[in-house]
Amino acid sequence: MITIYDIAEKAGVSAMTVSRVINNTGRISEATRKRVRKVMEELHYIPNSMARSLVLQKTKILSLLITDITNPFYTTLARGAEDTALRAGYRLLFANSDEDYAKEKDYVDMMLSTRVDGVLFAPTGDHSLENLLQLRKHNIPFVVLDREIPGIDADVVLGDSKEGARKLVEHLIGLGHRRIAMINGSPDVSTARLRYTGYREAHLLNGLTVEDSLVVHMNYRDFHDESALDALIHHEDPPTAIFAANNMLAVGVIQALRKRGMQVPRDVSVVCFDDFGHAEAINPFLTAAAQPAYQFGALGMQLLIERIEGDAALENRKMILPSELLIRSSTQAVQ
Amino acid sequence: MITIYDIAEKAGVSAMTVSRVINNTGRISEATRKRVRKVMEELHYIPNSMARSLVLQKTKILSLLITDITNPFYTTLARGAEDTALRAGYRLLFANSDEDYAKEKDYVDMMLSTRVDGVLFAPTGDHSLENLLQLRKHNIPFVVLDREIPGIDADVVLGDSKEGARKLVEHLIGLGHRRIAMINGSPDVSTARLRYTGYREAHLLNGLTVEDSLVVHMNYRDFHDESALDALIHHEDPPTAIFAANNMLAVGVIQALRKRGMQVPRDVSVVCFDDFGHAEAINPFLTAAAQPAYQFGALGMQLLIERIEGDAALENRKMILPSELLIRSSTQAVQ
DNA sequence: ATCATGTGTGTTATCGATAACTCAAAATTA
DNA sequence: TAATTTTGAGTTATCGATAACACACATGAT
Repeated sequence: MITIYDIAEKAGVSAMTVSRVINNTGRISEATRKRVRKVMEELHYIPNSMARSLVLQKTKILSLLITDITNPFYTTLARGAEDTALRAGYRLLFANSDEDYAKEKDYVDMMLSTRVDGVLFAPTGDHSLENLLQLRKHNIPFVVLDREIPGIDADVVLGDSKEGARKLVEHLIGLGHRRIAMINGSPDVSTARLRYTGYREAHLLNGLTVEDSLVVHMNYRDFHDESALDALIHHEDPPTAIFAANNMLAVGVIQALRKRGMQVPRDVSVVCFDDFGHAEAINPFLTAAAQPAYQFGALGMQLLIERIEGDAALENRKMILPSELLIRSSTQAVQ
Repeated sequence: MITIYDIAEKAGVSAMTVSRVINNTGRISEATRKRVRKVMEELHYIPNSMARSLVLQKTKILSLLITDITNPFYTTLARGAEDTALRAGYRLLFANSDEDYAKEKDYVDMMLSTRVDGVLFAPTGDHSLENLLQLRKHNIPFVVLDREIPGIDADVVLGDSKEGARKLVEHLIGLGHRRIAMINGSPDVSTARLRYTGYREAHLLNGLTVEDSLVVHMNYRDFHDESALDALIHHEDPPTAIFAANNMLAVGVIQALRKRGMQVPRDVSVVCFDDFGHAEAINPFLTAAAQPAYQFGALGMQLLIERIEGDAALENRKMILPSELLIRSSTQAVQ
């Protein structure tokens, strides 16, 4: 491996001079600068960022932790974060927790051991608090994404879950639905709580009562407990519509319904949070509250970089991004 | 930041002893081992992987370079690669080239400067040769993914593009289509060439002639040149079906068709390579040759790790994974 | 002519960890 | 009991880069 010492020797200067040429610091005569540059090219020198990080005490690496890399919401978000980080001269280390606290913890350990300069952190849930405190203990700046964590003061970028949920449920109510089930994420996740609140408000504002037997909780990542669906279907007064708290749950619900011979929207209408990107573009189907995923990433990354490079004593900021109601064909009026 | 020296001092031993405890090397008495462990926990010690990498000359970081992070094929592939890498004790650095050679080059420079132990490399096209040679020059092992690069000898994991294309086109022919257009990727990409070969073979095997005015090339990432579609539509003898060389192109084509008031499959049948994951599961639409994306990543990663840890003189391996024809509703018989 | 200032470069110590070597004390063997 | 081996450490050099300081020489001011 070529080091600055190899360059230095061949150019007949000291290693420090080479370092100065690389970093454009100190005073160097034009003649030696040129000579050093030439040798660097000849030997195809690439700086060793490990060595540099060790002495500079910063890595120029940021980390993006998301909870599901196969969810288009998060990959679009990742694009936003990536574009912003690269433009600002940082490298981006992706991490994917799969909604799994243990995996999240492992990734946090990696980040600590890699000494990343900052983390854009989409937590798996409230219990992520511990991982965030771990980052804070080691003085690693972070911005929380998508889900709010009680007990932590930090910059945070959120979607308007309550409002989005309210709009979705009011759309269903407007179509004549009166019995609307909700397949929610875990109550350990702030968005799940707020989406439930929105669901509830939509009912109350329209003179309907919320029936808790129609509300089911599960992991945001997949609809694994089909017995919950059976309970809804065989309810004495079954729902005519289902509000899935995110896109992955909608996928699971619709598949499970189909397995039971029920069609959407003929037998049940379905709405959900988050869009499906390209796929919905070609064959629009799911009525959804689409969040501005790219902006989530771009804005969060911008806040993070400001936090790292700017005044550390910056006040904490809380951004709430609106979602857009996209009415498509997974909903229809009650017959 | 807590270092082994802090631990050493507090435990009343030398730094070397701490290092030995951390790595389970050398001889340490049970008593001191326990004492050191205890201090490590008290101080919340996290090893500095930069320092370690510097002396060990390896980072335990692998890199996965994909060409489009918003394409479900690649994210599913990423999951396979991630699972395999983590299980083997490596960290994974994602990189996303956006089908852009310049971005790919930037990422390769990052990998070199990060001194990753190996790269799982989905190239943007034949010109990626230069970036691969750059890796090779610096002795970084890699496995090529999805697209073959003429001029480079390496482990490679590919899909069966020719066969998949043949099956798709024969499906169309079976439905009575005789004028089948192809929206292909760039001829600079091996899969595009092979998919064209498959398209051609399907024609020849069925007594049809290939008409080159029906074949259009563009970037795999998006269907940006809509004039090409206009030329097809206004062709004196227009196609009744379109074969899009990947899922992203299918998205673009179908959207552009809709803008022009044409419906799929009523006015034109559409088939493509690669699936859309979850989205297609809820609302099956695109007839596609689905590739085993997860396996691409898992298998590629396995080859890479074998290459890194095993016998360096291993012979190069070439794996070809079959695709599965999924007949859905974007195709119908000619009226 | 003398002193201060500026310019270009080199020397040494350091970041945090580990490899290679050393060595005293304890345990074993002859 | 003396010689040898084993055990459980410590010392020093090193990975590749940069910060802080040092310093020779040229230039300009007085």
